[in-house]
Amino acid sequence: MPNIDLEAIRGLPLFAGMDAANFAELMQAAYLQRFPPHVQLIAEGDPADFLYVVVEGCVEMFAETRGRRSTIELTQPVSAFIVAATLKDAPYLMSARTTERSRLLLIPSEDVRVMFERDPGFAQSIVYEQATAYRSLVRIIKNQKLRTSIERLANYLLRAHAEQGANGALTLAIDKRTLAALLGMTPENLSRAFATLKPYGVTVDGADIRLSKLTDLETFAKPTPLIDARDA
Amino acid sequence: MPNIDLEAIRGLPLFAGMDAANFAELMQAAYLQRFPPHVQLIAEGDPADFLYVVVEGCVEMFAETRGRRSTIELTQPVSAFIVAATLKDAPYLMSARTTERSRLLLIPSEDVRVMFERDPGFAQSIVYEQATAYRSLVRIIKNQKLRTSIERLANYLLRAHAEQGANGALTLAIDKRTLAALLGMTPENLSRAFATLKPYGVTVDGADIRLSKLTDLETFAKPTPLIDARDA
DNA sequence: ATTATCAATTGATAAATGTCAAGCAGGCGT
DNA sequence: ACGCCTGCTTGACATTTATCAATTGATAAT
Repeated sequence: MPNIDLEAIRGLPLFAGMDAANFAELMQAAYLQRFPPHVQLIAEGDPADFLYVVVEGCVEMFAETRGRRSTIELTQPVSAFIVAATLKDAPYLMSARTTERSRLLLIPSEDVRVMFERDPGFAQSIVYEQATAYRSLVRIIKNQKLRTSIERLANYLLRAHAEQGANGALTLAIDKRTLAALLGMTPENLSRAFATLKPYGVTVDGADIRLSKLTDLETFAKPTPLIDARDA
Repeated sequence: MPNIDLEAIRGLPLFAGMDAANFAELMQAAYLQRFPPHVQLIAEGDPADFLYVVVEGCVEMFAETRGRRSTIELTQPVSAFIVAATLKDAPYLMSARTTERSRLLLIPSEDVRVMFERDPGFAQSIVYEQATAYRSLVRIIKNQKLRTSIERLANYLLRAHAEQGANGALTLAIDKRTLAALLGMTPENLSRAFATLKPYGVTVDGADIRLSKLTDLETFAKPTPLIDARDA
């Protein structure tokens, strides 16, 4: 495994508190693998054989029932997913697929659990990771249940805008279909939502978005750290 | 603090792996307190001063923005809530209030964090607790996004029915207002949802519900362990 | 250059859910 | 018993969101 990736993985909060020797041992058991776009990695209900780390690319966590489909979150580098199922040795509750070409680290769940029992520092790191992940889900629920689809879009745009330098423009990192799924609406509705935001200075040109009336948009979106911030 | 309660708390997964002396010390710092119904315990945004354990009664976790209000989950005995905020020393993301007369254990967050650093067994127990809590939220999201309100009600009834002995009848433990909030709909809609389920053998008399066509209801509700089961 | 393909948009319509207002019934105190 | 609150229900209507169908526009393949 290239050293530069090892460094990035080592830098994850999840592994921060881990003993160096244990970390090396855990990485011995792991695979770094490339995947093309739109490959399903895991299916809900499957036993949790691996813990995954997104090193590069993007992974969509989603769920399905009765033909309906819902995106729950996107996992971007560098972070782990399905930690909970791995630790509990329980079936995955979500499916996962790549949205683009991605490189993933696969660590056998068994090794993670062994190390978790052996290394108290690792256990502590996992606690922080899990606490962060939990809070992120709370935010997702609040975003979904307390806001209309248009408000969700507006707040998403403001967040992306801030992350990309807050210079009045932003570029969507994912295609609009995926964005619609992430925001919990249909692609048709996303188009209409963009149109609805036009009076608030939102202009769309493909993946490029301009926000020309930022204060108006903020007045409309009413972002709040209790939903839109990211935990440290 | 009465011994019987201490035993129940000690039996919580959260404290299972903890050293006995450490547990005793942590309990020294804790308060056991009674609260009347409908008392707001914490407000979202507040600093996480205490970890709470519901010993008796019921606590509703909810969130508000712009006058809208949404119940996220109900916490019933004996379990802890807002573990994540406590551990991260971060503001609560949810508000909490009692729905009935309740007895709660309050443990100062600072003591929890100190103990978490000191006692690896406690840290491990917290991991399991957090993993379970995380998976519970995933289920809540799936329930909310993949099902209509009527389906949510049908599955709720089936779950309550199973928990109460599966004898063709069940009694709602919470008033219909709270139930509506929990299922993510208005009280008016809940009434209509009950009416819609009549053809599937659901008869309502106040808080008493009879399910006379269980297989029909199951066919309609299509419960799945990936949403409706509870983690061990 | 032409066609095939697919994402994105638009329009028309339907379904799900929320809102407002009124009415009903049971429990409670007087 | 009486009135009165409170929670629940019902009806009429508005809003939000989804669905279906058709069209556009860009990109890639022939």
